[in-house]
Amino acid sequence: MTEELAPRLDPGAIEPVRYRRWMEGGFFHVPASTVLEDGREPYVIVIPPPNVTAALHMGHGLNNTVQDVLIRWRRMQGRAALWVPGTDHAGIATQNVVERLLASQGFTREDFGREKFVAAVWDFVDETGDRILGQLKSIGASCDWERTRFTLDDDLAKAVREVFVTLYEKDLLYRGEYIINWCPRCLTALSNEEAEGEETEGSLWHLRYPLSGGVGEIAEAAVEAGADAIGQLEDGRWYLTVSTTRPETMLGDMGVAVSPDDERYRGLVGSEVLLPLTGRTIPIVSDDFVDPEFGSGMVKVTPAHDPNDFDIAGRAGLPSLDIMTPDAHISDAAPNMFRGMDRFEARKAVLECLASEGLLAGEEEHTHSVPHCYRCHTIVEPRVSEQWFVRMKPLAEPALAASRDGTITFTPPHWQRVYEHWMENIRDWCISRQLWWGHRIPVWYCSCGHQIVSRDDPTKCSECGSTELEQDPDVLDTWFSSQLWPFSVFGWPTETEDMKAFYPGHTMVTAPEILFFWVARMIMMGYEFQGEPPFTQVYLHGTVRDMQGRKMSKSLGNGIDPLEVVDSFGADAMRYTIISQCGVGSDIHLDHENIELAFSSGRNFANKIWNAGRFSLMSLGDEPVKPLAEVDDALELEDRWIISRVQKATANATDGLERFRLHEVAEGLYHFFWGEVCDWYLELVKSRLGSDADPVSREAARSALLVVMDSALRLLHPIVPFVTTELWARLPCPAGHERAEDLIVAPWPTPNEDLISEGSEGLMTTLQELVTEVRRLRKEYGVPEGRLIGIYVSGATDSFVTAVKGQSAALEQLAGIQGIESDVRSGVGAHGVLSNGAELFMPLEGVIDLDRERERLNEAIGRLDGLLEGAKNRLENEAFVSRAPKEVVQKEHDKAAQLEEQRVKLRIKLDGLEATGSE
RNA sequence: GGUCGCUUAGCUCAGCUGGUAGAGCACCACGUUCACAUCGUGGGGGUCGCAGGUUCAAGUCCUGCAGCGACCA
Repeated sequence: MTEELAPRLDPGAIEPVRYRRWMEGGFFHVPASTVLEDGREPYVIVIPPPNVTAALHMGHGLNNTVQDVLIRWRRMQGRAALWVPGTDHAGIATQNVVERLLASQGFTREDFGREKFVAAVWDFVDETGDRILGQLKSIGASCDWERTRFTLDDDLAKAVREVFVTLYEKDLLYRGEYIINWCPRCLTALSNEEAEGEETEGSLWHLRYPLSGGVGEIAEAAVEAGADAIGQLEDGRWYLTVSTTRPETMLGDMGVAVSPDDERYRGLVGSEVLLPLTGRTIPIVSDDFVDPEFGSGMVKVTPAHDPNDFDIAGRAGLPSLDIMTPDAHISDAAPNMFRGMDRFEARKAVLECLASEGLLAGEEEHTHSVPHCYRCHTIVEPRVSEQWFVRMKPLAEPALAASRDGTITFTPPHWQRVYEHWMENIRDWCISRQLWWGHRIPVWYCSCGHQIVSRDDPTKCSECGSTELEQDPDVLDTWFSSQLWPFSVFGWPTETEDMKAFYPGHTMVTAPEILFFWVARMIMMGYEFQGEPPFTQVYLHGTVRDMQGRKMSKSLGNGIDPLEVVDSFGADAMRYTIISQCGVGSDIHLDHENIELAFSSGRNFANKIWNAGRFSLMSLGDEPVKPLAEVDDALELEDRWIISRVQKATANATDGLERFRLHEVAEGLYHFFWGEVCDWYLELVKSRLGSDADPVSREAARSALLVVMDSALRLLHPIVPFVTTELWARLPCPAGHERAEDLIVAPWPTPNEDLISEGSEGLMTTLQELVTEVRRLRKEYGVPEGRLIGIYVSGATDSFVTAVKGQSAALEQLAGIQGIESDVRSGVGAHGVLSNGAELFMPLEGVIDLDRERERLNEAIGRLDGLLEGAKNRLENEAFVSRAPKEVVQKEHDKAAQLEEQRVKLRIKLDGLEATGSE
């Protein structure tokens, strides 16, 4: 305890050691028996599993610091606080990474074949998969590492199978041919959520399709009815106009649709159009989907390449024609001259051909949303394809109700509406992916045509007995397995003790980006398979951005490496900095060009804690410290004040944590610790802690100081765990008290109403005001820092004057005051009136500038006048007096009286000065 | 196009249920008496986007406008 502590906090020297001790102490591990046998109330968070290929970035830093703060706080509250860590196999992303690796060696996955390729991915994942979890340790994440899971673990694969088969059996999962989002680079289907729309400045082209012969009269009638999209080509043929942003798809057009309500085109329905460039003839149909107001009111129908057209074709009985290959080149289904062209080449070629035939009516700028693959950013091609889908509507019902009835809450609350809107408009989910890395779809096809959906791999066909079975080659969307994470990590579908103890969990901490991908689906699966939601609090934090507001990213090079921050300034510094900016609903801005500046508040604060702790430890020394109750009689004003403040800081911190107002917690504790404990309390008790101080007062001060530091370190621990633990471990324990093994499991403080002392707080506030006023006056008149001066305090309550006199030693240190008299004194000097009415006089002969002093007092009176006028105006306003609540009016009266008193006293002082005249 | 959010000190943002504005950083001045210069003390700096309205009272509630952003189509 007496060992020397370095005057500067050295995080590198303490953090890894502390983390190792927590691990060795088993503080992170929560066995099911803690809940089931010991009866501890659980608190469970499952980590949003980072991608196995990921390395820690600031987004993870934020996400996991938040979770750790919550977990550490609940653990200290005595809950069985379990934080389950793990990683996600991230199908497309991981496969892409490994494919790129192979490509650099000149191979494709086809060169390897499925089995060898998957083995290669496993090798890669075995090597790098846990890297990010290891990195989380360096920021202090107190996960139960014994429970680390991976979404492809055998146990979790069992859960996936169980869910797939059950959903199939309940007819909530089906296979069918529909339009899906296809990534031509990843060569797989994507869900709607995985195709990210991006505003793009493109073109809208208007194409002319000649009408078949014999419709001249109808066409003419249409033109007369106002159909300006109908016209005559130079050769006399009639044409209609359709518009498109993707002209190449016209090669797959199977019809043209108009609204059934559109009078202009009514006559044309049923007639035919000669589809240019293809020699095909396609019909004109009517469909409600078509908006007569939009464009020409005529829509080309490409069933194989557009979701709306697919639906129209279904209703109109049009066949579909897929004119593209999987890698988005024009297929053999299209005319010869376009075959093999890339879709964008084909776009140009089609336009050129149409133009040369006089069939291109024009092009206009058109900003529209173009879907991109969320993994590789290639433009997604809507394409008809046979895939597996989950029927979402029935699953969404309980998940929607849970939000509406408040079972599940969102922070910030506006996400509730976003969630509900998505749930209300939910569409079926395409879950099959044409990848090799992932959970293989548990469906087998027999040559007899039978399809087997099974929990166990079948050996023969249940229909014909054949052993010639082929498993579906596709794997499942990664999110299909991550949506089971809140229970698959506990061993479900096996009935485990863990399931009994830890499901349902409590809080989900994540980013809004994956609200639909993941959070919503976890909730649906929770209801469907457990009858209960996986958590009831959804806390969505912001995004980490640079100073220009850009999202941090590798490609922009504006990222900050959390490990670098930890190495340079410590995890505590990073954690505090992040949490103190973590306002509900707001993003976090960090300067990547000046990391030292960006994290200075955290670094400085951690160092401040360190030094306050260092001072306290030195002051407390090795002698035993008495419990507070034993020294009660000897407690001084500052002791009672700070202990009262501790109660309020405790209440505020707890309340803030409960409401996820983390930045308020961080900033509140910062203020409490730095602005009250360090700036005032430590300064005030200093004089009582020395070896020459009065022994009784010293004992009381030591007891109070210990209580303050002990509470403060506990309160600060969730945010800055390392420095607090390091200090707390050295803090003595009051005689007769039981000591927790480590701060990490020390009980979270609870406010004690009996220790709140409004009287002490009021006195202290005025004492602080006195000190500040004296300091200000000293600066104002340039009194040298070291020069001690006497002051006269009068005209206030006796208790205040007594309190001031009782603080003589502290006041000497704080404001260079030596000698406090309670006489009324005036003359050459500086004057002040405190808000409680106490008059202050500082004789400053030889230093004071009387003109300046008069000016200063005039300014002060002017300020008071302004405030008084406001107050008086309000009090003279009958409407205010009669309609405002009584307390408000009374408060205004008190304020006015107080201001008036101060003003009168200052006026008298000023008049005195006027009488003195110039020097 | 629809929905939602934001606009407060040079910068990043607090200000939750209305009672005349706060923090951190930055800036200026002074200061190394031993917890801390990653510090201390003092100081300057805002007609709370604009225009209306409700109210005794509006940064705080309502409407419109402008700018920015997010999500969904």
